[in-house]
Amino acid sequence: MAACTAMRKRSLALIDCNNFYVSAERVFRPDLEGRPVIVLSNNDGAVVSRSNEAKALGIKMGEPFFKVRHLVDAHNVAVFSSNYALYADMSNRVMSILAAFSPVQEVYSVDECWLDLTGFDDIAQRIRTIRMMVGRHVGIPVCVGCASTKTLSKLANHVAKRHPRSQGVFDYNILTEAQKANVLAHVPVDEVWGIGRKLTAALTKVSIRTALDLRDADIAAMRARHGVVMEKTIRELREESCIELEEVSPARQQIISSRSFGKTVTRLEDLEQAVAHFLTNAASKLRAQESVCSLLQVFLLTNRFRPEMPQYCPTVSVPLPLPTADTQTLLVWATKALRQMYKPGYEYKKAGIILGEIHSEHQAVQGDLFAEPIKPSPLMNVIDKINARYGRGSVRLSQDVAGGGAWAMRQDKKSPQYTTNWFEIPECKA
DNA sequence: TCTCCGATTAGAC
DNA sequence: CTAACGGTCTAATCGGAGA
Repeated sequence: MAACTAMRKRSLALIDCNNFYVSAERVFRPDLEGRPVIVLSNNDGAVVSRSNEAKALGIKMGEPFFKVRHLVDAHNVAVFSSNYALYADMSNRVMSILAAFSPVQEVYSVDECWLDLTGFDDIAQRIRTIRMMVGRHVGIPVCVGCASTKTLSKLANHVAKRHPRSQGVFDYNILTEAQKANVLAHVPVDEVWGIGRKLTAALTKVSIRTALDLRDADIAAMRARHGVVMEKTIRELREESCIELEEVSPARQQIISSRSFGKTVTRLEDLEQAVAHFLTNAASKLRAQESVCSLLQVFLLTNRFRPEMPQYCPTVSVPLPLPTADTQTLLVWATKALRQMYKPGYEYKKAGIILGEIHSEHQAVQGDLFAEPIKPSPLMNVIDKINARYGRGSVRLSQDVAGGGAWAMRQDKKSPQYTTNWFEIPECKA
């Protein structure tokens, strides 16, 4: 009970964009309505978003593109590379419209957010209006699920998506006990938030197949076997609130920047450029959250999908003498680490860096009460300001080569950045 | 035996 | 033509090292 605070019943609405990346592309390509559409991951490697028509063709989430190529060709599927600038901008538009419907909002991911609607007396109307307003002003279809806990509002959203009769909205709170049981009995346990592949397999073994089975399982036994997350999930299915809204996203404890290369890389020089690029991204994120880090890790990977090739996946950890967020300082260490682990003769497929032991720049160095707070470097300050004003990458360190050089990722099918770059709008091309 | 810490696992999107 | 399989993030848990 300590973990869970009993509260008066709340109304939490989970708003989730339907097939978000595909829907964002369709906003600018209305001709694709009704046609199967998919969006690919970095390097055009795997399918990460599918229209309903594409799902109906049997194209699965996360499948490598080359494995669905035959379906794409046979059914005239429209294919896009990921266009993150576009999706981020569309996401901001959706979130700011949603913010008008409640003073309490948690933006959970690029395509989902919670609104606390507790206390509003017109919930049924309100969630229909939310759906309509986002559709009208941004053109992205969303579904709304409402319930008293996060886990149940996720589930309610699933019901709203799945059942055409619901017209895209579903309020679990207004159901009778019998109706709730009926709804839960029709939701497979793997659709419950927090239940992934491994837990589904374990639960199936003990005949827990639906959300209702899970809700009514023995808490003590389930906690003993599967841990506290499982306990919270079960309690949340019972309408005991265990997972609170987080209106302000906590500072990252770790910042990773890494990427698979478009083609394998062997030269140290190219790896150095890639690492400089990753470090630039990561350090600017670190400064944006007003933090410094005391640990830097650099890693290299060969292609694990080619076991017949020689494999080499080294990592070097560098504990930093002073916490910092300065790109140049970090780059000196990263380059040193890279040279230390680099071996010629391997086909490297991926590299990356991790910034760890992150703390606020406003706090003195741990263990040294008299240390000065870490001042952000004036040069970094200027670079961040210019890049904020004129766009990411406007000013770069010389090591961070424009366009990505030898290791650039494949993105053959990217749509224009309609909303953030005039020069990519077809009518504005020179 | 206990505690700490890094590595691994599982999940989300 | 071939070969082709994503990127971050957190929390919990595991297992070895050292006290």
